[in-house]
Amino acid sequence: MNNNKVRVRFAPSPTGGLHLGGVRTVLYNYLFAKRNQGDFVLRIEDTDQTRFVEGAEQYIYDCLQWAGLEPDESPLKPGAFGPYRQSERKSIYRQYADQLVTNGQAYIAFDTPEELEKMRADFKTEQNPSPQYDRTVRDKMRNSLTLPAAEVKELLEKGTPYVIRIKMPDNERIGFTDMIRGEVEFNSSLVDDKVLLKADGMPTYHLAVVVDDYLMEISHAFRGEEWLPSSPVHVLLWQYLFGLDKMPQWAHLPLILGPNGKLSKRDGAKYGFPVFAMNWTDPAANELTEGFREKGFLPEAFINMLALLGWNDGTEQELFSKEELVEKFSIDRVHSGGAKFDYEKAKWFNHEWLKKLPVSSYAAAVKDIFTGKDIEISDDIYFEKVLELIKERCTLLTDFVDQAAFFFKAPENFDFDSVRPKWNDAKLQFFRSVIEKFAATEWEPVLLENSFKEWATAAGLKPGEVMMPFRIMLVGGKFGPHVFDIAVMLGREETVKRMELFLNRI
RNA sequence: GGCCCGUUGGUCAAGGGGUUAAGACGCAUCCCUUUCACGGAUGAAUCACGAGUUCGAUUCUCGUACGGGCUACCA
Repeated sequence: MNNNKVRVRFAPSPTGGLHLGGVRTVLYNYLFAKRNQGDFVLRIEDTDQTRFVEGAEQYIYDCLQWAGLEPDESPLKPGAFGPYRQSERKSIYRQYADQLVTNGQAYIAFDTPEELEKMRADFKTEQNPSPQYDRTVRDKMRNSLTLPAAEVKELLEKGTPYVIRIKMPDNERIGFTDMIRGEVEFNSSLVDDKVLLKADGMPTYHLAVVVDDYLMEISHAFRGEEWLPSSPVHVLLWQYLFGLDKMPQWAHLPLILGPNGKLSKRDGAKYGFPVFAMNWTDPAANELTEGFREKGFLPEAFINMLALLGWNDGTEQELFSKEELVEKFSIDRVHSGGAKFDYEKAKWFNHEWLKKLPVSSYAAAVKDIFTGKDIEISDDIYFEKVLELIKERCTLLTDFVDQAAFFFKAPENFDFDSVRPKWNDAKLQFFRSVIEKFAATEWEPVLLENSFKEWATAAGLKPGEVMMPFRIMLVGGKFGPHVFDIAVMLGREETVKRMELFLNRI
């Protein structure tokens, strides 16, 4: 067993989209692994057939690929520790469950779902609204602890469905050191006898995570804070099965909160921001949850934003590339408190990355968006020049459409309302003369601007009075880069064409 | 209800006995620009509360409150 190599794992269950908290867990796993020249292992938890969603596994993989967080080992790229789907490892888990039963650390329980329900109803009181299957009730149930050995044997031979439950010891202190929270301790009496192996022979998370982490030689495990309460079960399992000295180091990450408590996919629809990495359509409900990618986020910004939601390097730096994050990430600077997701700040990150990255790195993605809006891009060189010119005024990739559509087709509507109040014959004559003069003017922004202003002054107009109309002729509205830059980009012919179109319609 | 985790401006957060309590997002005002942005400047706004320890607590301790998680043959 290689005890020196860092191996971390992320284990999603293919039950739907991949939300912010999930991606951040992947990210921290990834950063920690790479920081320590280790492996990032992706395992799939597909043992719950009732919740498994077709296509979700591929979706998870696509999200990670988009975000640039591809695992070193996964069902799609197996390493030496496969298989990586729990359903394909089914036969492995049973022997460990049996071993626990043999050693008296777990037991067989025959209780039907109805009997469990009845138990919960019977024991329910105001003080204890949700009774657990624990040491106080297990000797009242139908299991190998209460039934005579002969009857247990008979039931098993008859093929009676059963589960294997861990037998939590009485009143023991069970603790471990969390990389983020320090010492965490629980009283074993307060933890219930969790099911380890289900009636269908599949393991629950509790058994699978311990067995897989051992067999896959995982050295460090990052997971959400919601796992903290069941950690004593896992510690015990490690103690019983493989020895505490082999147990990975754990870090329980804080949750990502929405505007009202924990972040849910409903928040996305409610507040108008994405919560999943990529678009996800629930096949059952046929319900679309929007993703960051489709909303127009760059993967660089997405990763950066997520990394800073619960971690910082202690300096004032906020913009980190993935490589810098790998270099600087440290688990001891991860917060223990939950962080509320702020969409405005997320957009700011995207804006910064849009400015920072060369347009060539995202031109293809923007081109797809244009194509989707029925604007054909034929000249890629021209397209990238346009993007370069307007990238500072865009926040999301989708903003490029509104900001740049006029570079590719003449405005359908002119903002006449902004021009007409001060429009007069002198201006009309001025622009007609400009069209003529343009024919003999060198087509370069500075010269164009100087000439234009001179002509205005000569015509008895203030340059400022005619700049706005000129802009609206070319753009259609009051926005965009410097108007002479636009004119040069459009070319002499197109510029004149748009001026004439405007003058004919005002 | 029980158990566990958490709490510095609206949000992300630095700071870990003495500070004018950083910085960023957002917001406001101004400058730049006769567009919109970018950029620059300025401003409003914070240590949940109560005890204790101390010459001195945002910082340490204990309570309280609040928020969150778990309490499934789900992960």
